[in-house]
Amino acid sequence: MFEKLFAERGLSLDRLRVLVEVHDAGSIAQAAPGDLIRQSQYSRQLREISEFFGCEVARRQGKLLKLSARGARLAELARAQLRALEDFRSECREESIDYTIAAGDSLIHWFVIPKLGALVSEFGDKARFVTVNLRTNEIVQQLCDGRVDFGVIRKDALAGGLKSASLGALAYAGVVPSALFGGPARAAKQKIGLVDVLGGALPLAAQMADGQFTQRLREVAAKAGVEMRPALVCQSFPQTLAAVRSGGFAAVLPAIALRDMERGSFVEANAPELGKLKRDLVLAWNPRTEQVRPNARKLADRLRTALKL
Amino acid sequence: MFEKLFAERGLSLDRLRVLVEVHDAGSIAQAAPGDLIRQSQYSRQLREISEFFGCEVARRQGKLLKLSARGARLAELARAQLRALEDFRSECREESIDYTIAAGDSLIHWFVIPKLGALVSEFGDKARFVTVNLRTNEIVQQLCDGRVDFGVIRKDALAGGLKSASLGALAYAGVVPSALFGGPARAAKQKIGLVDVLGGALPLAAQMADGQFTQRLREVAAKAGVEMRPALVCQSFPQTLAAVRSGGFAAVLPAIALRDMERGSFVEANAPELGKLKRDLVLAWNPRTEQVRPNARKLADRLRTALKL
DNA sequence: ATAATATATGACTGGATAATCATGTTTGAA
DNA sequence: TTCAAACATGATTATCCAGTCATATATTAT
Repeated sequence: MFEKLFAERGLSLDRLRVLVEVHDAGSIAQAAPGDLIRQSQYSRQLREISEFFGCEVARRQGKLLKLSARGARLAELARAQLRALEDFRSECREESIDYTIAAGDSLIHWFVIPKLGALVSEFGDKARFVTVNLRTNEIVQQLCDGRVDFGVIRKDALAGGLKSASLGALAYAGVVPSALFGGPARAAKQKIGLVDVLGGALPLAAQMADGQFTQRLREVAAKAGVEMRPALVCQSFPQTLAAVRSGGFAAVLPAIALRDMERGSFVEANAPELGKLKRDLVLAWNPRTEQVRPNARKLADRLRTALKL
Repeated sequence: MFEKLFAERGLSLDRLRVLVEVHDAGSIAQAAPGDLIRQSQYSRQLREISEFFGCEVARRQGKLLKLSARGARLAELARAQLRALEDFRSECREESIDYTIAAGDSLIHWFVIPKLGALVSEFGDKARFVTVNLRTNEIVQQLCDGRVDFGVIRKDALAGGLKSASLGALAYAGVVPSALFGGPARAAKQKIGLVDVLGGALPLAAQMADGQFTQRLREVAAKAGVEMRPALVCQSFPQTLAAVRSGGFAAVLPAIALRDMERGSFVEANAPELGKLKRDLVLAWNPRTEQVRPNARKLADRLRTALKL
């Protein structure tokens, strides 16, 4: 058995690993930045793999070496195999197995991490969780090729071939710090609307890293008859929250972020217009992960209930 | 990625291969019969694998070294991985991929091989078929651990975890050569029953390698009030058929075997009692095979229709 | 054209693993 | 107890593969 595979030399676990690394990085140079030695090694090993399999695993695209379709498929196969071996070893040594959960910054912050506590105790030493901040399209990409195990993404970003479970809708809220509004006393009495938050009367902090969100928020503002002119542009919602906490800025934040703020320190706007920003979230994973990694199916089950909004 | 896996030495594709070989053979000595050199090598490599994974992959059971439960699991994992790599290579080189179909001797003979012709043309150079004669319990075992891809077995022998598709029932028929009965003329006119075949008036050839079948046939004979006294004991139905063809023996054969005989050269008994011997057949395969081998799902689909009785 | 970046290759070294042989140990049976 | 079969291990060699460095080639931007 496997005579053909071993009759010829040219295959090794190291070389398969190199293929995976190059696939992830996108090219040799990115896989080993600044390291001429490893670059030459990678180049050679990819050629040796190509010779062994009898087909072009990679092709030059301009300056860069990109994996061919076949090469990418082999890389995914190799990744699954190496991961299965690594998992098996962890199991044998009773070490914990790392599962990777990818999501946008704010979801990781207010959504994933707070709810992971319960799971950690349930899986004990068997599983460990690694969170990674990625943009939606990167999450989908990395779920498909097996780099991450689970992702929390918008339902409309789901790609074919991924399994998913609905987690509910993510809502947004407009908030103004009590200090900025006239102190807790007034804040308790008076109601505010979206125009008070976005209208420009108060300094606004806005997360503008997510183009799609920013676009939608602008549309909502336009419909309300105001133009959004942020006094502070932030890279993420956690940063935006920090701005609000400082007392100096109003902002639109994910509703779940409000739990982090002291009651009475802010006023939430009565802004049904923000309903347009609502997005359905799903937990997504690659069905292959269930085949390759132990407990992945069970973990998916637990995650879908634990993360439900 | 995979730092843990490559930080330590001790893992190699060769060693995984050895694990698979030993798993299949059952022990080191059986894996390398008479070859002291390979035996010592296998022993060492199994130890190295154990060290790498940090758990006992094999344990001595009496004189022989048997894989532990973990070792067997790793062997199955390794087999699937090596096979996937081999298949990938075959695909790259546009070589055909071998699929193994296991069944009992007579099923291979009259059931699988005759119907495989149509499939061969459909899959062209992509797939090749390898048939293997095995006993039912071996088929189930080897389907489970991935040594064979497909099996044709009795429905009642199915093991958990295997997928299956019903192929219909295998019936048996009692036959007497015309020569033995009194020539074609008489054969055409007169009807015979089970007692004529089994009763002892005519020399009987009986397949007795399959204990379960023999037992049932004895019961049927007893119910008909006769005792079966074969004049010739055969190892398989194809052999039994040869006996009938010689003109010297009556026999009970699978109904499908009659196609191989010239019309008029024999008389088929009118023996509804043989209905008791009917057995439902299924095509069985391991769902993992669908994941690991390309086209396996499609092939299963084609096989289930092509093999249907 | 030229420089900068990325990849490819030749030549050599070092390290890991496989192959070999001799010999030692465990185990079941005579 | 003794023998034989099966496995284990120590020591050595051969092979393959990874690592290293120098240098060549390809590609893009200027």
